[in-house]
Amino acid sequence: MHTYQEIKQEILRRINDQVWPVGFTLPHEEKLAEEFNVARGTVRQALTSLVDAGLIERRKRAGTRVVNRKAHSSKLTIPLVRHEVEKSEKTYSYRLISNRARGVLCDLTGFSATAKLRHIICLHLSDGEPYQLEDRFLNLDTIPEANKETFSNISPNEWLLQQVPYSTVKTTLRADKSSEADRKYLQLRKSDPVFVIERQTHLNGAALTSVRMSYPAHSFQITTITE
Amino acid sequence: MHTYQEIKQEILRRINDQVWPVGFTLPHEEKLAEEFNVARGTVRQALTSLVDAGLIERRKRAGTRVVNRKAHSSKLTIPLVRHEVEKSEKTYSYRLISNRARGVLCDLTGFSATAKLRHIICLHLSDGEPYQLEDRFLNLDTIPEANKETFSNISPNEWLLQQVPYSTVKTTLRADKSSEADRKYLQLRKSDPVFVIERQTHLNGAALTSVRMSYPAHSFQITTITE
DNA sequence: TACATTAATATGTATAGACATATATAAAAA
DNA sequence: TTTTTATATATGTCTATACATATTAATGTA
Repeated sequence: MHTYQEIKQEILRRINDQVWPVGFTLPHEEKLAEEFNVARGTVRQALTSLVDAGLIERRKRAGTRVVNRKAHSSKLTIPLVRHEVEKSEKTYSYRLISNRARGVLCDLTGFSATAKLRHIICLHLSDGEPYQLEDRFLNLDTIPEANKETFSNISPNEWLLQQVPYSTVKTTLRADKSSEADRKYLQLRKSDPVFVIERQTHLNGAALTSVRMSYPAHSFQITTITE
Repeated sequence: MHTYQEIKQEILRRINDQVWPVGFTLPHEEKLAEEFNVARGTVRQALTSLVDAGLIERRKRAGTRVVNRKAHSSKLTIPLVRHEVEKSEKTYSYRLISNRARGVLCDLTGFSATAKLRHIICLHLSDGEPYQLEDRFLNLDTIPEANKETFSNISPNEWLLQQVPYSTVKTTLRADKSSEADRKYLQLRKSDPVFVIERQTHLNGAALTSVRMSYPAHSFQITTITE
């Protein structure tokens, strides 16, 4: 037993083999350091990464306990549409449908009542087939540069990631019946459902953008693997 | 400037305000330690947590650079159905629909060809309304205890979380048209779509269980917030 | 010129010790 | 008894130092 990685693996093994069952309080750091014959800091490095993984929890004076994993959690990554398409060796293309200035329509977007907006609808295609419909509002108060961009060659999604930093993101995943626009641009029948990702992005409390991205259900899914 | 938390916040600010734009190589640890007047270890603690957050990346000799966030990523947590229901102050109930021994049906479940399985279908309800349909296979080679459990009072989902440790989880999220079983048990019309979560769980390489959980699209969504 | 070798450098890992902080438990006071 | 106060303890943070390791950049060689 030497490196913190090996110590981490050994602790993981003991949890998985239920040598240390759920609720069990582990020996404290000094004790573990002694057992593995390393410094306290090395044990801490192993334990800290197990906290991040959600396998144990620690409280001062109370010690370290094996957690009852009441929920599965994993890292969800939603890649840029273009990369998604190119990864499956298809040809990506993009089409702007509309780009209009707007006042605030309603309260659903999370913008203030006075905000000036730009409303953009566009389509992402894979080998010429409709792949994702993007319906986006941009807050011109926080992103005035957006007024100079036509978005005829670059999608607002990609433009934003290049130009605008963000601090917080709220993402919602849903299944839904297809809207009229979905059916028109994604070439769906009324019975075809869509997978919808909605996202609201802020920078230091100020709303930047709100977007609804819809995919034909039959050609889209999200997979995550947690180890 | 003192604690690693404060240092982390300051670095975050510089990235958000584009003082350190995407692609920028940060001063190295010693330099930062000098600037903030702390030890190198303290700077490292701040930087390490920013790596975990996906904002910077580091390579030996090459240094630390601000990452171009090509994708949004966030922590996705799928809670236990019962907790989900109880959180919205509804009454949770559970109904077993079927529980049968089975050989392997087909290759879609990720089990070996020789595995002996138990196939369980059950329904989770919220205030008496169908909420989630659970369709699960349990591998009796790895979870023999499952044969002794009737699952008439506890759902396999909850039983597993209590009894069986796991090491890797593969989760897939999809939108789908409702199947015949979905419509029957979730009381849906043919036009109503479902949100589907599929999950395969392993322990040290051995398959434990494979499950399809379907929700009426109109009453389910997943939201994550990343800061 | 192209390729292999070597050196320099920033991050990664480990050690040892000091002090801070939260909190469970025991002791004292009401 | 209940409540308050004190104390012990395990984790959390910080410092300072040494050496390991990956990788870029410089150097030497065919």
